[in-house]
Amino acid sequence: MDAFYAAVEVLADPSLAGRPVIVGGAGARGVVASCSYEARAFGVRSAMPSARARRLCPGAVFVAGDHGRYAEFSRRIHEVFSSFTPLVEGISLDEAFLDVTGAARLFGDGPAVARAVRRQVHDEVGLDCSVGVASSKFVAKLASRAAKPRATRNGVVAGPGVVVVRPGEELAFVHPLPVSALWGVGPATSARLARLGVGTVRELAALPRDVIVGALGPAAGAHLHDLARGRDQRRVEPVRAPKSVSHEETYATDIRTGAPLGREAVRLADAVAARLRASSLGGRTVTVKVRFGDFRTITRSRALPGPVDTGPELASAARALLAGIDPSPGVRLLGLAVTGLAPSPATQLRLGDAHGGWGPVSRAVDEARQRFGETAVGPAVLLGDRGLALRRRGDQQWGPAH
DNA sequence: TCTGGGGTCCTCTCTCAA
DNA sequence: TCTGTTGAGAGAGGACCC
Repeated sequence: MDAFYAAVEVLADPSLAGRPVIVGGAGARGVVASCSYEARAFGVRSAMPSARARRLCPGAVFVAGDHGRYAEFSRRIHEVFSSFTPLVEGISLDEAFLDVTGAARLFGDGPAVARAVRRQVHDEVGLDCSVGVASSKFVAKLASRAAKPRATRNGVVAGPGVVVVRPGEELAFVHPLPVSALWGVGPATSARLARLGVGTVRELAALPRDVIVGALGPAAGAHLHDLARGRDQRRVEPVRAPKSVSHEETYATDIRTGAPLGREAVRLADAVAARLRASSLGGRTVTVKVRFGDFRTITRSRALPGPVDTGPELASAARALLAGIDPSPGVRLLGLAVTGLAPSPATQLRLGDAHGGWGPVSRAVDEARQRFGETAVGPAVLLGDRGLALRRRGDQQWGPAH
C-alpha cells in the first residue's frame, strides 16, 4: 500500500487530502510511523523523530493514528487479495506476497492480476497500492517499490503502479540497484560491504561466495550471495505461526526507582498475557528489555518450567528479572516479550487450576473485559493516579504523548 | 537531531553433558 | 583420572523489516 496509515487517515478525513500528513507520536520522544507523499517531499521519512519531522515540515498535520482502524482496512485489503488466490502471505498490515501461478486461467497472467488487484483495492477499499510482478519474492518486492509514487522537492510524481520483471530480466533489473535495496541489508551490513568496495548489487554478485560469507556470516552471506545472483527459492507461505508476543513502552520521563518499574511490568504482563490468551497461546521464555536514558539497552530472560498465559505469572517472572537491574541511571523504555510459544496452557490440564490458580481468574477477566470494556477490570496494583486506564496495543504506539 | 513499537532471524558466548 | 572435543540449549545482543 502507498503511505498506508496516512492514506487511511485521509480517507477518514478528506480535508487532509493533498496536505502533508504525518502519522505518529507528536510528543518529544515520538517518531513518524508513516507520512503522506506530500510530507515526504519535505524530507520527512518514517522512523524519523517527530521533532525533526516538525522542523522539516512545520505545516504538517500530525495525526495520532488508530491501530484498530488500520487493522480493519488491512483485513479488507487482504480479503481482496484472497479473492484472487488462496496463496497470500501477509508481511505486515499493508504488504503481502501473492502466488498467482494457479490463477492464470481465471484472471490472466501476472501483470493482468496485478492490474486487477490494484483496481479492486481502489474500488472496494478506496486506497492506492503498488504491485511488483516477478518470478521470485525478492524481485517482486523490489519491483513493487519501483512501482510506487515518488516524492521530490518539486512535488509528488505518480508511479507506474505496476512494475513487471519478466523471467530472464531479473539480473538486469536488480544489478544496478544499491545493495541497501536488498532485503536484510541495513546500515550495518551496507557499511561492511562498503569496506569490501561493494556499493551495488552487481558488485556484490561479482564477489566470491566465501568472501561474502566471511564478511557477513554463513546465513546472511549465503543468502545475499544468492539474491545478488537472482536466486530466491522461497515460496509464498500463507500461514506463519507467531514466534513471540511482546509489548514495550517508552516513558515521557525516565523511571529511576524500582516500585514504579514493577508496576509497569505488571501492566505490560497483563497486556501481553491477554493477547496470548486471545491467540490461545502460552509462552515459556520471558524476556524483559530495559533501555536507559543514554539508549544503552539490555535484555534479561528466563525460561519457565512450562508455558504460561496469565498476567500474574508473567509479572512475577518479569519482576524477578527486573530485581537484578539497577534503574537509578533512568529507564526510558521497558519491554516484556514472551517466546517459546506453544498451545495455551488454558487448553491443557493444569495442576494449579484444580485448586484455583490464575487460569480461571484470567479467563473471567477476559469475559468481563469483553462485556464491559478493556478497563473494566485489571490488576489492583495499577489502581492509583492513573486508575485502571490500561494502556494497551493501539493506545501508545509511536512514543509517549508528551 | 535524538532516536517508537512489534516482530523475525542470526551470531556469539557460556555452560553442561556426553 | 584428566584433558580435550563436540553439540545442544540458554541467554544476551544486534541487525533488520514494516
